[in-house]
Amino acid sequence: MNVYGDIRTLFRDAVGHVAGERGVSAPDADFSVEPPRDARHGEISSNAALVFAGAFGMKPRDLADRLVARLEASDAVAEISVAGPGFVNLVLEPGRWRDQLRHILGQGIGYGDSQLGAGQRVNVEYVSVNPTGPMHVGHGRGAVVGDALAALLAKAGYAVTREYYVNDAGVQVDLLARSLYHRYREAAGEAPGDMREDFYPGDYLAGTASALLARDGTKWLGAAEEVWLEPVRDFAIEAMMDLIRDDLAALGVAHDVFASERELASSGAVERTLSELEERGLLHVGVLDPPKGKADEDWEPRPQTLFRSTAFGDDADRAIRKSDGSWTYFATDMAYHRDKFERGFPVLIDVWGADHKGYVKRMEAAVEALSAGGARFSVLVCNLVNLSEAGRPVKMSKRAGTYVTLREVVDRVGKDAVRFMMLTRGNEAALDFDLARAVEQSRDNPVFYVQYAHARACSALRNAADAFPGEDFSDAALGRAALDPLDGEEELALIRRLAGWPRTVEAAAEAAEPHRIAYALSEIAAAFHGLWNLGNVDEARRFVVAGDPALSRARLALVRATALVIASGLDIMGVAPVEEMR
RNA sequence: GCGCCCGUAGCUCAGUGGAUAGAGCGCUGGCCUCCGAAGCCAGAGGUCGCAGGUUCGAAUCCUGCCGGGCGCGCCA
Repeated sequence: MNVYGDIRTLFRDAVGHVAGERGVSAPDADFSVEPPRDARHGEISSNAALVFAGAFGMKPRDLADRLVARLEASDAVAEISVAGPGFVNLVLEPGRWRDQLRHILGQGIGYGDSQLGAGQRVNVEYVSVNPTGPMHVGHGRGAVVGDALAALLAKAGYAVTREYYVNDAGVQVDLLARSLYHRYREAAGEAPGDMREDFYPGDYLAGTASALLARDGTKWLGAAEEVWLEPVRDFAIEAMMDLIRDDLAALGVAHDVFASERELASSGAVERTLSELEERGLLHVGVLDPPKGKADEDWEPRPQTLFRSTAFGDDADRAIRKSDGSWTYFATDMAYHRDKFERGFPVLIDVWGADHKGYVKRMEAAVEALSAGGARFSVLVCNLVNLSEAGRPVKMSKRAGTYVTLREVVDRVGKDAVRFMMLTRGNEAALDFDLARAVEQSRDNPVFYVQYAHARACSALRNAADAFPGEDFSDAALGRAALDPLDGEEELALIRRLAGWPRTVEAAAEAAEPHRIAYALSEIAAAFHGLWNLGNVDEARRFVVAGDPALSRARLALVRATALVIASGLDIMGVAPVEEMR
């Protein structure tokens, strides 16, 4: 039960009917059924006649006239006309819109759930931060975008798995282990001197070092690196993953699967992947061109084994083995993506930070090759987050100690504000995040503005309980209310917005753009605040009208439906709907 | 040099091929003798970077320029 979906069905039937008359089959083309920008063009407009006229050998306006002839018989349609080059514009019976409120009240938060995905399995991989330290704010954006996208796709009917790829192999974690060992010696009372330039300098390792000392005592002191490297590394990785999982928990992010690079590598998956590519002639030995546009005094041509990613649209072939014989990150990542595909995910989505943008093409090429075109793979690249405080940029420097971690920001403004702010831009756009703005209680702050609308709605319902003791204002009771009193243009405008919620969810899911949910909620909140304010000007237009329970009930049905849609959207965003502002 | 992203109101930005391009901020002017103003309403403000092309129709798709950001051998 979805107004736009129902009208679309009417159009499809009408198009099919005309096609039958003309002895042609209607092409499976997409056409619009949507609110026009300009309200003078009615409540719903369709370009169906413009889309199908060509295939039917008709003029668009003639086809539009035929569609109108079919559609005007429907009970739902109050007015219908042809306009411009062949748009069909219509106005529905107000009751058709109002009935949508009953549907919303019946569905609750589940309103807007869709079967678009038809249960197809989707793997969303996000965060995947190296286990070498706490998360920073940029990581937080990827975490929120990935988490909201996963929730959005789930609402749209996909079977979503949320996955984290743990880079627990390779030189980074060896470096982490050596950094920790340095701290460990310090903790044990030795004076190891300054840290090496490439070590991880953060203080967080001091606590981990103490924990290591508490567990193992001084047994690693004076030992050769071959002896301590592995146990210290394992300890470090575990500690860092605990740290990261804590950061994620504070943000309200939880993954279903933590995939280990080390386990993958030791399973032989990399070798299997590469030998498959070898058999298919997709590996070759070659010499890459030197990198352009940057200082390259160290560059020397070297023949190496390359993956033929240019055959799948990449700009250059890519190395798969380092000079020391170990795999490149790309090689293990190919194996990992093949593994995801083989675990039964035809749709793979990765959420990456801006610093990995240059790797998109080669990964697309790799998945294309490894799935034989069977996987739908896409990468959402999250642009930078510019932190500021009341308009002043917060300079971040690890050296100067002004580095701001994600955890600090979450503790400062709360997870809801962080999550909402992170979704106020498309993922590809750079995002300005002002710490003061995020907690400001004003129209400027979208988090507040949407939360406030929900709280106001809850407040009206509380007021109703006071004004009409003993009356039943449950969702079920409101769903049975006579809704005819909802006849103001502002009321109907809000109802139309609520009726558009399922469309919004589907469109956002198809585009993989969770930020659209934030925008939609802001618009719904604005319509609601406007309606609320009419009650300031004219008491007769308040939601709760003393002495008129029937009118109040009808209006509260709209109020409650609005709150449910906002809550439904906030649920996708992972933001709690508050019942009162404190 | 190549690749990706961005270019829309003074500022920050929405806008999956539709009709006269929107919102917030800022500016101007209005709405409560609080108990529904943490808000609302109205107004001014645009060559959608430029030039071609495709289309019945382009901010949206294609090509070429201009400007800005990010990235570019074995790092992850």
